[in-house]
Amino acid sequence: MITEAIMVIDDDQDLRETIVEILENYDFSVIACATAEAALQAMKDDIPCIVLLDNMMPGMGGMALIPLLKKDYPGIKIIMITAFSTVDNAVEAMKSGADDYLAKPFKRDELLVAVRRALEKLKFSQQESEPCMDEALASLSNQIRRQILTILSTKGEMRFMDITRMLGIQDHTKVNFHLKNLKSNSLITQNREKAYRLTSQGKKIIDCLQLLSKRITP
Amino acid sequence: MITEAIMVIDDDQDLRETIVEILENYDFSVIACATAEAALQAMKDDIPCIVLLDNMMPGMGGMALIPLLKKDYPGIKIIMITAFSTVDNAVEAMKSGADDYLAKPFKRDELLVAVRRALEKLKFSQQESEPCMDEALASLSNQIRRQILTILSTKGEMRFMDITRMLGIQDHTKVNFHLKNLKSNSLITQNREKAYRLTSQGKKIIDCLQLLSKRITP
DNA sequence: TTGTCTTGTGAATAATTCTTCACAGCGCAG
DNA sequence: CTGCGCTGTGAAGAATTATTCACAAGACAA
Repeated sequence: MITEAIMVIDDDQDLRETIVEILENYDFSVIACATAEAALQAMKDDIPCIVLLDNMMPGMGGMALIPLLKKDYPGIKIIMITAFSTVDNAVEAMKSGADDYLAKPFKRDELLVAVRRALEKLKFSQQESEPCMDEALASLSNQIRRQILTILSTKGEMRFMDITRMLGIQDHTKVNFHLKNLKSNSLITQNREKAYRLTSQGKKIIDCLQLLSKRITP
Repeated sequence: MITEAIMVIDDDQDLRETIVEILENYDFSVIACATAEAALQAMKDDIPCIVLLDNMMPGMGGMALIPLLKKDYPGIKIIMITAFSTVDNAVEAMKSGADDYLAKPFKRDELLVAVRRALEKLKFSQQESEPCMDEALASLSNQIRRQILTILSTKGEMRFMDITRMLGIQDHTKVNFHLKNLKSNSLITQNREKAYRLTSQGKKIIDCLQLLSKRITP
């Protein structure tokens, strides 16, 4: 389950607890883990949105954890905590997917700035969580499919070959390919007699499309 | 210049004039030509939306004219007029791009039905004449580009590497590819200091996109 | 001057999308 | 029963789009 929690992964108990305390004082929900292994285990239940991650840890280090996290939880923003003497490691962590880093020792404000920056990035990454939008917009980028939606919007219902003929396309299998796309994206459906019609989602889409067309047509 | 005229191409003067008379009685604007060659010449000035075309004509016949018309004027709807004994030619004409056919001798109503059918198809083909829409929707089908539009909508202006970092993308050339697409489709522009911002068109697009997102998100 | 960062460029490569092909099964009319 | 039209299927091939790579030029600081 994806949560809004911030996960702190650091074997240094003092530092870990300090970070937890600061973040909780600012009303962030915090999960604390002493090892990378414990963190991976905890993520099976609750997936944080931000991970604060120390580089030097026994067992699996922070550097090794980053690719695992990015692979399994691509939405997580990762802030690497690094000692001043290992800044080159921080650069390398950035290259392998960390989103930001904090050099020890850091001030409370630096921590809060980094967290807020990560939250800001998360805000724009929310677009990634809209499979409906992705599919709808991918469907709409094709002209034949837009024409089909328009036809069905006007006519209400229509059968396969009628649509094909109205589109003026000779190769019916081409139309079938596009109808299948629209159907699998739930923009159109068929009744018992196989006539195609718009779904309610399809209707919303074509409405917005026509509104958009009016707005941007010179 | 694209017009709303119907062009009649037939070497048979009686038939040609009959068709012209019928169509003009129904308030259609008609251009009459006796040969394919004359028709091609006339189209340099006024491009009709529908062509009624006889198959058997001296010089270039109807069958040879179809591919030329479809290539140079893809939006034109072509109705092939064919004698009853050459229906197989009509089928072949359909295969090479004619949109409909009329078998001689035809009644006035048959002619009108065919013309209205072609006008109906034209109505749905109007979508083909919206390059702005095509490009905008193609741009929107890509997630990175949508994220860029959202970022600029919120922030107003932003420079290249700031956008790249906010997107959390390491490879700046990838972002450059997408920025170029948005720029060439006039959704974004740059000021003198190279900061990117939305065009007015881009603003309209992102508004509609957010409206659409609200409507179809479950 | 060198090194680094910013902001690109164009081409090769990879991935995705679209079109075409060859076929299939069903229903209906002759 | 055969032939034709309708409505598909899946895979191969073609086209388009996206990503990566190698590089470039300019600006700025040390």
